[in-house]
Amino acid sequence: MNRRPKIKDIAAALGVSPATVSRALSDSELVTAETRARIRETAQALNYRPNASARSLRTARSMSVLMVVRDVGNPFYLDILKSVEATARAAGYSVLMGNTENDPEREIEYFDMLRDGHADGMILMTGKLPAQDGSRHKLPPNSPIVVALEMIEGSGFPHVQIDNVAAARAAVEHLIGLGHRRIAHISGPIPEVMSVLRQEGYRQAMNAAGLAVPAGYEPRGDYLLHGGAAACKALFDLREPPTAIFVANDEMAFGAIHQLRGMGRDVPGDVSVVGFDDLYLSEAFYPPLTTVHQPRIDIGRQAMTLLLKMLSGEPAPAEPVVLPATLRIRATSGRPNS
Amino acid sequence: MNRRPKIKDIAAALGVSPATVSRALSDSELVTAETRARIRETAQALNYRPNASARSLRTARSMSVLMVVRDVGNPFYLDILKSVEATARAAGYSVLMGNTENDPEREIEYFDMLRDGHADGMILMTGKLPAQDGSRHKLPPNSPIVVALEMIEGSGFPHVQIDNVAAARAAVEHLIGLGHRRIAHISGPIPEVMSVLRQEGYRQAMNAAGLAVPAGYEPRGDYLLHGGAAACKALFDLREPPTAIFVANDEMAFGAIHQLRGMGRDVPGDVSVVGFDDLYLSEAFYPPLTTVHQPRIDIGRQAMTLLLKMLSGEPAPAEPVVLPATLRIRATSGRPNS
DNA sequence: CTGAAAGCGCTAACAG
DNA sequence: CTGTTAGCGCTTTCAG
Repeated sequence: MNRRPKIKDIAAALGVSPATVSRALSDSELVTAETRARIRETAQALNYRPNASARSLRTARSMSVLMVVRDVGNPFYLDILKSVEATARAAGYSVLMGNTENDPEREIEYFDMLRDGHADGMILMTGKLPAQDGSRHKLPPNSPIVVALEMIEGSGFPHVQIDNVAAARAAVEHLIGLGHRRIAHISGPIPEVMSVLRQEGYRQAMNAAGLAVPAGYEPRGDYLLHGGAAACKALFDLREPPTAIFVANDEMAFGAIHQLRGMGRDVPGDVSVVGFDDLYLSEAFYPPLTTVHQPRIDIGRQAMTLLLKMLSGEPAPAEPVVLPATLRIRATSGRPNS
Repeated sequence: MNRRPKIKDIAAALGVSPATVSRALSDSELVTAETRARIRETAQALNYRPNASARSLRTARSMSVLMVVRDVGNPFYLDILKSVEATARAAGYSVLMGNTENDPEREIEYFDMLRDGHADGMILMTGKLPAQDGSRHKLPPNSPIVVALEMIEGSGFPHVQIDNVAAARAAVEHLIGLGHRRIAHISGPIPEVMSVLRQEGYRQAMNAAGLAVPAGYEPRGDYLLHGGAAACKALFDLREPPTAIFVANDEMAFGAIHQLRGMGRDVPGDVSVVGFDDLYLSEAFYPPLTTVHQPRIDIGRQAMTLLLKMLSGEPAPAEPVVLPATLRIRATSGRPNS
């Protein structure tokens, strides 16, 4: 015989029942330590592995979770993925990758994977729920979903996040503290919650310091390299360009610095730049980027830990888990030279 | 009733047999277009989704593939993951993430997921097979596994890769062409195949140009930022430091450039640096990094395409698929100044 | 402590 | 074209 062995084969080989084998393999106390050992041995000898689908069907759990992001290609998610995977693995779960690219179709597909038992739970980092058109695609009430990074207001799902407003405010306060008064903000795609929050932090800091936000000082970006460069260019086409820029993420900050260099402006000599995220390589960048550090490892771990709790029946916390984000002052921010 | 509807429910609601429903939902020609439509409708109305485990058990396919890497945290894999996911999705497959961190235990676990039907196939990018100790963990002969990026000689699995030797040689020839004669190489962890190949390319180019490789000119790195910096430092502790360095990957190249800057050496004024990989951000780096571009999107797509073919029963190609890697000359390489 | 039997939800022969 | 039947491999009552 050359097919994959099943429980029955082990049972037959030992003259016991399949039930006993099943119990022995899941370390049930109901089986003599001795028979358990014997069963283990032959299972090993036969190179046995329990069939995953059969087990899933029977137990109604897939032992997989789904991690859904807007763009798997974004390096921002790396550490989160890593810690989610590690935490999941430690609990016996596998991680399925979901990539929506803002496509509503796909968003629905990933939610469907939850309903059809492909995955037992989901960590959602896209900042949105699929359109709940009538009864279709309706999720069962207590779905094991954790929202991380982004937030979905009124969704009722537990959240793991940072305080974007406070972090942005701290970044701008740092620039103000250095003596800057003409501070611009390159934002994310504005209707999106996260972009709005970071902009809000910028405005709060400016307001609190009695500084004006001149027209054109809040160009909108797209969180991408090129968008940062373009927004930066727009700023320096203004009659009164800023002496400092708070950029809504590191990638755009890189683009902006690139652009400044191209225009012959020194960073931080002529213009200070502060980013947001503290990407891998932001420190190795030249000059090392001053930015807001997001505790990605923690975010991933906490989100997965929360999900695991929900999967084991614990109630989800009503309050969002808010992790500290801290400003990392490096070399792209300095005093204004005028 | 409030439980998830099953095929039986739809069948009952319409007074047809479960078999017909199953057929209709998989668009079988064996069902009248009309009944098919009716079935579709009620399925939708009932918000029906087929149970994934039941289907998997019956069809003996999980519709998932496993992508296994050494370190999910490495940005190098991003584009590959992205294109693997896209290609898989288009064919109806989901992607499970595997992260070994060079842990033999984990390597085995991921292989086991193949055997237990958790995944139907695997894209392996770790450069090694788990130890085949006797009969245990032995894979069935024609396992649907594609090796990408790295190579596992004699494994018999199809490969998707670049020509590391030729690419490295081209990088070094570029430096030679610029007039450099004292060219060093910061290698990867040397017993590993990929590191050896890139070193081999370096040596071939040096040899062909009649250039010596002085003692200490091939410090070993670890593919990490810090390792690149350390190796670079070692080079400049030599009596005759190089005027150019070919570094086995971009991350170490960043580290090396960082180190050079710290030692007050200009890149490329004093020292030229060429990397390998063309990471996301290598172009945005300052100065933009001259490096070997790896066609990651293609690698991912081709690997997944190959895997899909194997999964549908086509024979695997005996010859490795070799994709072109091209040198991207940017701003970290220039003529020597002496 | 162990065995017999049922059934998770689906698909695929096989008959009609 | 449709229905009946069996069974994928496992776990879990329920009896003993």
